Amino acid sequence: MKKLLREHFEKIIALTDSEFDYIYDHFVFKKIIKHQFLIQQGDRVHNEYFVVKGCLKSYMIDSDDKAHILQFALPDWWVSDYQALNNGSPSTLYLDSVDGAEILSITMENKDKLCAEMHKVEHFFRKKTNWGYVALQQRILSLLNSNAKDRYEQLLKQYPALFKTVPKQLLASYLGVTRETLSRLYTPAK
Amino acid sequence: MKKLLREHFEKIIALTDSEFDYIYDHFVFKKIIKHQFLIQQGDRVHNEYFVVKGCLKSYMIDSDDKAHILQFALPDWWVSDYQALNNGSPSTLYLDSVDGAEILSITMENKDKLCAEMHKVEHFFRKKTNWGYVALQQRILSLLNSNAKDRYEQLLKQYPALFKTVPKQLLASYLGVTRETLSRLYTPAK
DNA sequence: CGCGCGATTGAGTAATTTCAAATCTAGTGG
DNA sequence: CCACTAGATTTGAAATTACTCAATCGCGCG
Repeated sequence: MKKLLREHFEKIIALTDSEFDYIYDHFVFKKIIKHQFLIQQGDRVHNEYFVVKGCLKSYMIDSDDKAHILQFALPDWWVSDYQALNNGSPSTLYLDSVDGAEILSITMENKDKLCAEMHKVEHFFRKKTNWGYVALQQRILSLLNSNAKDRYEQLLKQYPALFKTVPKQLLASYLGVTRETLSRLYTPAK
Repeated sequence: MKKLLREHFEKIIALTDSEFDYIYDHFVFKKIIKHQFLIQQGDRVHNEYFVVKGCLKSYMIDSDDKAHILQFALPDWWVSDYQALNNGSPSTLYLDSVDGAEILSITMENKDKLCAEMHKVEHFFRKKTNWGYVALQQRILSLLNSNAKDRYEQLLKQYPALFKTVPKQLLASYLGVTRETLSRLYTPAK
Protein backbone atom coordinates (compact mmCIF):
# COMPACT_ATOMS: atom_id res chain seq x y z
CA MET A 1 0.00 0.00 0.00
CA LYS A 2 3.05 2.19 0.38
CA LYS A 3 3.47 1.98 -3.35
CA LEU A 4 -0.11 3.04 -4.04
CA LEU A 5 0.20 6.12 -1.87
CA ARG A 6 3.52 7.08 -3.38
CA GLU A 7 2.23 6.79 -6.90
CA HIS A 8 -0.74 8.82 -5.82
CA PHE A 9 1.50 11.67 -4.68
CA GLU A 10 3.81 11.38 -7.63
CA LYS A 11 1.01 11.98 -10.08
CA ILE A 12 1.28 15.59 -8.95
CA ILE A 13 4.62 16.12 -7.22
CA ALA A 14 8.04 14.46 -7.39
CA LEU A 15 9.44 12.98 -4.18
CA THR A 16 12.76 11.50 -3.12
CA ASP A 17 12.72 8.23 -1.22
CA SER A 18 13.47 9.92 2.05
CA GLU A 19 10.84 12.58 1.49
CA PHE A 20 8.23 9.97 0.84
CA ASP A 21 9.30 7.88 3.81
CA TYR A 22 8.96 10.93 5.98
CA ILE A 23 5.46 11.58 4.67
CA TYR A 24 4.51 7.95 5.02
CA ASP A 25 5.49 7.94 8.68
CA HIS A 26 2.61 10.30 9.35
CA PHE A 27 0.06 7.72 8.24
CA VAL A 28 -1.39 4.78 10.13
CA PHE A 29 -2.49 1.64 8.33
CA LYS A 30 -5.76 0.06 9.31
CA LYS A 31 -8.00 -2.79 8.21
CA ILE A 32 -11.68 -2.49 8.82
CA ILE A 33 -14.43 -5.05 8.55
CA LYS A 34 -17.92 -4.68 7.17
CA HIS A 35 -20.12 -2.42 9.29
CA GLN A 36 -17.20 -1.08 11.27
CA PHE A 37 -17.56 2.66 11.62
CA LEU A 38 -14.71 5.06 11.07
CA ILE A 39 -16.98 7.97 11.92
CA GLN A 40 -20.40 8.07 13.52
CA GLN A 41 -22.79 10.97 13.82
CA GLY A 42 -21.83 13.05 16.82
CA ASP A 43 -18.17 12.02 16.80
CA ARG A 44 -15.33 14.49 16.87
CA VAL A 45 -13.35 13.93 13.70
CA HIS A 46 -9.57 14.07 13.69
CA ASN A 47 -8.60 11.95 10.72
CA GLU A 48 -8.71 11.89 7.00
CA TYR A 49 -8.61 8.52 5.23
CA PHE A 50 -6.93 7.35 2.06
CA VAL A 51 -8.49 4.18 0.70
CA VAL A 52 -6.06 1.41 -0.23
CA LYS A 53 -8.49 -1.42 -0.82
CA GLY A 54 -12.23 -1.92 -0.75
CA CYS A 55 -14.89 0.75 -0.78
CA LEU A 56 -16.03 3.19 1.87
CA LYS A 57 -19.23 5.16 1.99
CA SER A 58 -20.04 8.39 3.82
CA TYR A 59 -23.67 9.16 4.43
CA MET A 60 -26.18 10.96 6.58
CA ILE A 61 -29.32 9.56 8.17
CA ASP A 62 -32.28 11.90 7.88
CA SER A 63 -35.16 12.42 10.28
CA ASP A 64 -37.11 9.61 8.58
CA ASP A 65 -34.21 7.20 9.13
CA LYS A 66 -33.39 7.21 5.47
CA ALA A 67 -29.74 7.15 4.44
CA HIS A 68 -28.35 9.55 1.84
CA ILE A 69 -24.94 8.70 0.51
CA LEU A 70 -22.61 11.64 0.13
CA GLN A 71 -19.64 9.79 -1.24
CA PHE A 72 -18.29 6.43 -2.21
CA ALA A 73 -14.54 6.13 -1.79
CA LEU A 74 -12.69 3.62 -3.91
CA PRO A 75 -8.94 2.91 -3.76
CA ASP A 76 -6.95 6.07 -4.37
CA TRP A 77 -9.64 8.33 -2.89
CA TRP A 78 -9.63 10.49 0.20
CA VAL A 79 -12.60 10.66 2.50
CA SER A 80 -13.65 12.07 5.85
CA ASP A 81 -16.27 14.37 7.28
CA TYR A 82 -14.53 17.52 6.14
CA GLN A 83 -17.06 19.82 7.70
CA ALA A 84 -16.50 18.32 11.13
CA LEU A 85 -12.77 18.04 10.51
CA ASN A 86 -12.39 21.67 9.52
CA ASN A 87 -14.26 23.37 12.27
CA GLY A 88 -14.07 20.86 15.08
CA SER A 89 -17.83 20.42 15.21
CA PRO A 90 -19.49 17.07 15.87
CA SER A 91 -19.91 14.93 12.79
CA THR A 92 -23.21 14.83 10.97
CA LEU A 93 -22.12 11.85 8.91
CA TYR A 94 -21.39 8.18 9.16
CA LEU A 95 -18.38 6.65 7.47
CA ASP A 96 -18.00 2.91 7.07
CA SER A 97 -17.07 0.34 4.48
CA VAL A 98 -19.34 -1.33 2.01
CA ASP A 99 -17.64 -4.66 2.48
CA GLY A 100 -14.40 -4.39 4.45
CA ALA A 101 -11.48 -2.20 3.46
CA GLU A 102 -7.88 -1.22 4.02
CA ILE A 103 -7.02 2.38 4.64
CA LEU A 104 -4.24 4.79 5.51
CA SER A 105 -5.28 7.29 8.11
CA ILE A 106 -3.71 10.70 8.80
CA THR A 107 -4.63 13.20 11.47
CA MET A 108 -5.52 16.75 10.55
CA GLU A 109 -2.58 17.94 12.65
CA ASN A 110 -0.14 15.77 10.75
CA LYS A 111 -1.55 16.83 7.42
CA ASP A 112 -1.23 20.49 8.33
CA LYS A 113 2.25 19.82 9.67
CA LEU A 114 3.35 18.16 6.44
CA CYS A 115 1.83 20.99 4.42
CA ALA A 116 3.65 23.58 6.51
CA GLU A 117 6.97 21.76 6.36
CA MET A 118 6.92 20.82 2.70
CA HIS A 119 5.61 23.33 0.23
CA LYS A 120 5.10 20.71 -2.42
CA VAL A 121 2.88 18.66 -0.15
CA GLU A 122 0.71 21.71 0.30
CA HIS A 123 0.72 22.08 -3.46
CA PHE A 124 -0.32 18.45 -3.80
CA PHE A 125 -3.30 18.85 -1.52
CA ARG A 126 -4.36 22.10 -3.14
CA LYS A 127 -4.48 20.44 -6.53
CA LYS A 128 -6.16 17.38 -5.09
CA THR A 129 -8.90 19.36 -3.40
CA ASN A 130 -9.33 21.35 -6.56
CA TRP A 131 -10.13 18.24 -8.50
CA GLY A 132 -12.45 17.07 -5.79
CA TYR A 133 -14.22 20.41 -6.01
CA VAL A 134 -14.74 19.96 -9.73
CA ALA A 135 -16.10 16.45 -9.21
CA LEU A 136 -18.64 17.74 -6.72
CA GLN A 137 -19.71 20.48 -9.11
CA GLN A 138 -20.27 17.84 -11.77
CA ARG A 139 -22.39 15.86 -9.39
CA ILE A 140 -24.51 18.89 -8.53
CA LEU A 141 -25.05 19.61 -12.21
CA SER A 142 -26.08 16.04 -12.83
CA LEU A 143 -28.55 16.23 -9.95
CA LEU A 144 -30.01 19.42 -11.38
CA ASN A 145 -29.92 18.47 -15.01
CA SER A 146 -30.31 14.75 -15.45
CA ASN A 147 -33.03 12.33 -14.54
CA ALA A 148 -32.25 9.31 -12.43
CA LYS A 149 -31.68 7.05 -15.40
CA ASP A 150 -29.06 9.27 -16.98
CA ARG A 151 -27.37 9.79 -13.63
CA TYR A 152 -27.22 6.05 -13.14
CA GLU A 153 -25.65 5.51 -16.54
CA GLN A 154 -23.15 8.30 -16.05
CA LEU A 155 -22.19 6.84 -12.70
CA LEU A 156 -21.60 3.37 -14.07
CA LYS A 157 -19.63 4.70 -16.99
CA GLN A 158 -17.44 6.78 -14.73
CA TYR A 159 -16.99 4.23 -11.96
CA PRO A 160 -17.68 0.74 -13.29
CA ALA A 161 -15.97 -0.63 -10.19
CA LEU A 162 -18.95 0.45 -8.11
CA PHE A 163 -21.23 -1.80 -10.09
CA LYS A 164 -19.30 -4.85 -8.95
CA THR A 165 -19.05 -4.07 -5.27
CA VAL A 166 -21.99 -1.95 -4.26
CA PRO A 167 -25.59 -3.14 -3.85
CA LYS A 168 -28.01 -1.24 -6.05
CA GLN A 169 -29.95 0.12 -3.12
CA LEU A 170 -26.85 2.04 -2.07
CA LEU A 171 -26.39 3.37 -5.59
CA ALA A 172 -30.02 4.51 -5.47
CA SER A 173 -29.33 6.35 -2.25
CA TYR A 174 -26.33 8.03 -3.88
CA LEU A 175 -28.36 9.01 -6.91
CA GLY A 176 -31.18 10.44 -4.85
CA VAL A 177 -33.97 8.01 -5.71
CA THR A 178 -35.58 5.07 -3.94
CA ARG A 179 -34.41 1.55 -4.67
CA GLU A 180 -37.79 0.80 -6.23
CA THR A 181 -37.44 3.65 -8.69
CA LEU A 182 -33.92 2.64 -9.61
CA SER A 183 -35.10 -0.90 -10.14
CA ARG A 184 -37.79 0.26 -12.54
CA LEU A 185 -35.42 2.39 -14.59
CA TYR A 186 -33.85 -0.29 -16.66
CA THR A 187 -37.01 -2.33 -17.22
CA PRO A 188 -39.12 0.32 -18.92
CA ALA A 189 -41.31 -2.46 -20.33
CA LYS A 190 -44.10 -0.19 -21.42
CA MET B 1 -11.68 46.89 -3.65
CA LYS B 2 -8.05 46.47 -2.72
CA LYS B 3 -9.11 46.50 0.89
CA LEU B 4 -11.72 43.79 0.40
CA LEU B 5 -9.25 41.46 -1.25
CA ARG B 6 -6.63 42.06 1.41
CA GLU B 7 -9.04 41.38 4.22
CA HIS B 8 -10.09 38.27 2.38
CA PHE B 9 -6.52 36.97 2.35
CA GLU B 10 -5.81 38.05 5.88
CA LYS B 11 -8.63 35.97 7.25
CA ILE B 12 -6.31 33.04 6.63
CA ILE B 13 -2.75 34.33 6.22
CA ALA B 14 -0.84 37.40 7.40
CA LEU B 15 0.67 39.65 4.74
CA THR B 16 3.01 42.64 4.77
CA ASP B 17 2.08 45.66 2.68
CA SER B 18 4.63 44.82 0.04
CA GLU B 19 3.59 41.20 -0.10
CA PHE B 20 0.01 42.18 -0.64
CA ASP B 21 0.90 44.79 -3.24
CA TYR B 22 2.83 42.14 -5.09
CA ILE B 23 -0.13 39.80 -5.02
CA TYR B 24 -2.50 42.55 -6.02
CA ASP B 25 -0.44 43.36 -9.10
CA HIS B 26 -1.41 39.98 -10.50
CA PHE B 27 -5.09 40.89 -10.60
CA VAL B 28 -7.01 42.95 -13.12
CA PHE B 29 -10.01 44.99 -12.11
CA LYS B 30 -13.09 44.89 -14.30
CA LYS B 31 -16.63 46.22 -14.30
CA ILE B 32 -19.25 44.24 -16.11
CA ILE B 33 -22.80 45.14 -17.04
CA LYS B 34 -25.90 43.01 -16.92
CA HIS B 35 -25.87 40.17 -19.46
CA GLN B 36 -22.19 40.58 -20.19
CA PHE B 37 -20.57 37.17 -20.29
CA LEU B 38 -17.31 36.39 -18.57
CA ILE B 39 -17.47 32.85 -19.88
CA GLN B 40 -19.63 31.24 -22.54
CA GLN B 41 -20.06 27.60 -23.38
CA GLY B 42 -17.26 26.52 -25.66
CA ASP B 43 -14.79 29.16 -24.48
CA ARG B 44 -11.31 28.36 -23.35
CA VAL B 45 -11.05 29.53 -19.74
CA HIS B 46 -7.94 31.22 -18.42
CA ASN B 47 -9.20 33.29 -15.50
CA GLU B 48 -10.61 32.94 -12.07
CA TYR B 49 -12.75 35.77 -10.69
CA PHE B 50 -13.04 37.31 -7.26
CA VAL B 51 -16.29 39.20 -6.82
CA VAL B 52 -15.96 42.69 -5.38
CA LYS B 53 -19.48 43.96 -5.90
CA GLY B 54 -22.72 42.60 -7.32
CA CYS B 55 -23.61 39.00 -7.95
CA LEU B 56 -22.44 36.56 -10.60
CA LYS B 57 -24.03 33.31 -11.63
CA SER B 58 -22.52 30.28 -13.32
CA TYR B 59 -24.88 27.92 -15.07
CA MET B 60 -25.32 25.33 -17.77
CA ILE B 61 -27.97 25.19 -20.47
CA ASP B 62 -29.36 21.72 -21.00
CA SER B 63 -30.62 20.11 -24.18
CA ASP B 64 -34.11 21.47 -23.52
CA ASP B 65 -32.71 25.00 -23.26
CA LYS B 66 -33.31 25.07 -19.56
CA ALA B 67 -30.74 26.77 -17.36
CA HIS B 68 -29.37 25.12 -14.23
CA ILE B 69 -27.49 27.36 -11.88
CA LEU B 70 -24.33 25.88 -10.47
CA GLN B 71 -23.28 28.79 -8.33
CA PHE B 72 -24.12 32.28 -7.25
CA ALA B 73 -21.08 34.38 -6.41
CA LEU B 74 -21.54 37.28 -4.01
CA PRO B 75 -18.81 39.69 -2.93
CA ASP B 76 -15.89 37.83 -1.38
CA TRP B 77 -16.47 34.72 -3.48
CA TRP B 78 -14.37 33.10 -6.16
CA VAL B 79 -15.88 31.74 -9.31
CA SER B 80 -14.90 30.31 -12.69
CA ASP B 81 -15.44 27.16 -14.70
CA TYR B 82 -12.92 25.15 -12.74
CA GLN B 83 -13.34 22.08 -14.86
CA ALA B 84 -12.41 23.96 -18.01
CA LEU B 85 -9.73 25.93 -16.19
CA ASN B 86 -8.04 22.84 -14.78
CA ASN B 87 -7.79 20.71 -17.83
CA GLY B 88 -7.87 23.24 -20.61
CA SER B 89 -11.05 21.84 -22.09
CA PRO B 90 -13.78 24.04 -23.57
CA SER B 91 -16.18 25.43 -21.05
CA THR B 92 -19.53 23.76 -20.50
CA LEU B 93 -20.79 26.71 -18.47
CA TYR B 94 -21.86 30.29 -18.79
CA LEU B 95 -20.76 32.91 -16.32
CA ASP B 96 -22.36 36.33 -16.17
CA SER B 97 -23.72 38.80 -13.68
CA VAL B 98 -27.22 38.94 -12.29
CA ASP B 99 -27.27 42.71 -12.44
CA GLY B 100 -23.87 44.21 -13.14
CA ALA B 101 -20.80 43.60 -11.02
CA GLU B 102 -17.22 44.51 -10.21
CA ILE B 103 -14.60 41.84 -10.16
CA LEU B 104 -10.91 41.14 -9.80
CA SER B 105 -9.64 38.70 -12.35
CA ILE B 106 -6.52 36.54 -12.13
CA THR B 107 -5.14 34.16 -14.72
CA MET B 108 -4.49 30.55 -13.83
CA GLU B 109 -0.81 31.12 -14.67
CA ASN B 110 -0.55 34.00 -12.26
CA LYS B 111 -2.32 32.11 -9.54
CA ASP B 112 -0.01 29.14 -9.93
CA LYS B 113 2.95 31.51 -10.03
CA LEU B 114 1.93 33.20 -6.79
CA CYS B 115 1.35 29.81 -5.19
CA ALA B 116 4.78 28.62 -6.26
CA GLU B 117 6.53 31.78 -5.14
CA MET B 118 4.76 32.25 -1.83
CA HIS B 119 4.08 29.17 0.24
CA LYS B 120 1.49 30.99 2.30
CA VAL B 121 -0.51 31.93 -0.77
CA GLU B 122 -0.65 28.27 -1.67
CA HIS B 123 -1.77 27.60 1.88
CA PHE B 124 -4.45 30.24 1.51
CA PHE B 125 -5.88 28.66 -1.60
CA ARG B 126 -5.74 25.18 -0.17
CA LYS B 127 -7.80 26.27 2.81
CA LYS B 128 -10.13 28.26 0.62
CA THR B 129 -10.82 25.37 -1.73
CA ASN B 130 -11.28 23.14 1.26
CA TRP B 131 -14.12 25.28 2.53
CA GLY B 132 -15.61 25.44 -0.92
CA TYR B 133 -15.50 21.67 -1.03
CA VAL B 134 -17.42 21.47 2.23
CA ALA B 135 -20.02 23.93 0.96
CA LEU B 136 -20.59 21.82 -2.13
CA GLN B 137 -20.98 18.70 -0.03
CA GLN B 138 -23.61 20.47 2.03
CA ARG B 139 -25.44 21.42 -1.11
CA ILE B 140 -25.41 17.83 -2.37
CA LEU B 141 -26.78 16.61 0.94
CA SER B 142 -29.54 19.18 0.85
CA LEU B 143 -30.43 18.11 -2.68
CA LEU B 144 -30.58 14.48 -1.55
CA ASN B 145 -32.21 15.01 1.78
CA SER B 146 -34.47 18.05 1.73
CA ASN B 147 -37.52 18.96 -0.27
CA ALA B 148 -37.59 22.17 -2.25
CA LYS B 149 -39.23 24.15 0.52
CA ASP B 150 -36.60 23.32 3.10
CA ARG B 151 -33.84 23.95 0.59
CA TYR B 152 -35.31 27.36 -0.15
CA GLU B 153 -35.46 28.27 3.53
CA GLN B 154 -31.94 27.05 4.15
CA LEU B 155 -30.71 29.09 1.23
CA LEU B 156 -32.33 32.29 2.42
CA LYS B 157 -31.12 31.78 5.95
CA GLN B 158 -27.59 31.20 4.77
CA TYR B 159 -27.47 33.92 2.10
CA PRO B 160 -30.15 36.53 2.79
CA ALA B 161 -28.36 38.82 0.36
CA LEU B 162 -29.54 36.64 -2.52
CA PHE B 163 -33.13 37.34 -1.66
CA LYS B 164 -32.63 41.03 -2.34
CA THR B 165 -30.79 40.81 -5.62
CA VAL B 166 -31.78 37.66 -7.38
CA PRO B 167 -35.11 37.01 -9.14
CA LYS B 168 -36.92 34.01 -7.73
CA GLN B 169 -36.85 32.15 -11.01
CA LEU B 170 -33.07 32.03 -10.73
CA LEU B 171 -33.28 30.77 -7.19
CA ALA B 172 -35.64 28.06 -8.44
CA SER B 173 -33.09 27.08 -11.03
CA TYR B 174 -30.44 26.89 -8.33
CA LEU B 175 -32.65 24.79 -6.10
CA GLY B 176 -33.55 22.38 -8.85
CA VAL B 177 -37.26 23.12 -9.25
CA THR B 178 -39.35 25.07 -11.74
CA ARG B 179 -40.29 28.65 -10.97
CA GLU B 180 -43.94 27.58 -10.71
CA THR B 181 -43.16 25.04 -8.04
CA LEU B 182 -41.10 27.52 -6.07
CA SER B 183 -43.90 30.02 -6.32
CA ARG B 184 -46.36 27.52 -4.89
CA LEU B 185 -44.14 26.57 -1.97
CA TYR B 186 -44.82 29.51 0.26
CA THR B 187 -48.54 29.74 -0.45
CA PRO B 188 -49.57 26.28 0.68
CA ALA B 189 -53.13 27.57 1.18
CA LYS B 190 -54.68 24.15 1.43
C1' DC C 1 -33.65 -27.06 3.22
C1' DG C 2 -34.55 -22.63 4.88
C1' DC C 3 -32.91 -18.13 6.19
C1' DG C 4 -31.61 -13.46 5.02
C1' DC C 5 -30.60 -10.02 2.00
C1' DG C 6 -31.18 -7.74 -2.11
C1' DA C 7 -34.05 -6.92 -6.08
C1' DT C 8 -38.41 -6.61 -8.28
C1' DT C 9 -43.36 -5.85 -9.00
C1' DG C 10 -48.04 -3.86 -8.21
C1' DA C 11 -51.34 -0.47 -6.81
C1' DG C 12 -52.56 3.66 -4.82
C1' DT C 13 -50.94 8.29 -3.41
C1' DA C 14 -48.27 12.47 -3.38
C1' DA C 15 -45.37 15.78 -5.50
C1' DT C 16 -43.65 18.10 -9.51
C1' DT C 17 -43.86 19.39 -14.20
C1' DT C 18 -45.89 21.28 -18.26
C1' DC C 19 -48.36 24.52 -20.75
C1' DA C 20 -51.32 28.34 -20.92
C1' DA C 21 -53.16 32.35 -19.13
C1' DA C 22 -53.65 35.97 -15.80
C1' DT C 23 -51.53 39.23 -12.65
C1' DC C 24 -48.19 42.12 -10.75
C1' DT C 25 -44.28 45.54 -10.78
C1' DA C 26 -40.81 48.81 -11.96
C1' DG C 27 -39.14 51.74 -15.29
C1' DT C 28 -39.89 54.61 -19.64
C1' DG C 29 -41.47 58.09 -22.51
C1' DG C 30 -45.15 61.14 -23.63
C1' DC D 1 -49.14 61.92 -13.86
C1' DC D 2 -50.53 58.30 -16.81
C1' DA D 3 -50.19 54.72 -20.28
C1' DC D 4 -47.31 51.28 -21.90
C1' DT D 5 -44.07 47.55 -21.85
C1' DA D 6 -40.90 43.92 -20.42
C1' DG D 7 -39.85 40.98 -17.04
C1' DA D 8 -41.17 38.49 -13.08
C1' DT D 9 -44.53 36.06 -10.51
C1' DT D 10 -48.64 33.63 -9.73
C1' DT D 11 -52.53 30.55 -10.72
C1' DG D 12 -55.12 26.68 -12.83
C1' DA D 13 -55.67 22.08 -14.62
C1' DA D 14 -53.96 18.01 -16.71
C1' DA D 15 -50.18 14.87 -17.30
C1' DT D 16 -46.13 12.84 -15.66
C1' DT D 17 -42.98 11.08 -12.43
C1' DA D 18 -41.54 9.39 -8.17
C1' DC D 19 -42.83 7.75 -3.72
C1' DT D 20 -44.86 4.57 -0.21
C1' DC D 21 -46.19 0.30 1.38
C1' DA D 22 -46.84 -4.41 0.80
C1' DA D 23 -45.97 -8.58 -1.33
C1' DT D 24 -43.14 -11.58 -4.08
C1' DC D 25 -39.07 -13.36 -6.23
C1' DG D 26 -34.13 -14.99 -6.53
C1' DC D 27 -30.07 -16.57 -4.82
C1' DG D 28 -26.05 -17.67 -2.02
C1' DC D 29 -24.67 -19.60 2.38
C1' DG D 30 -24.76 -22.16 6.53
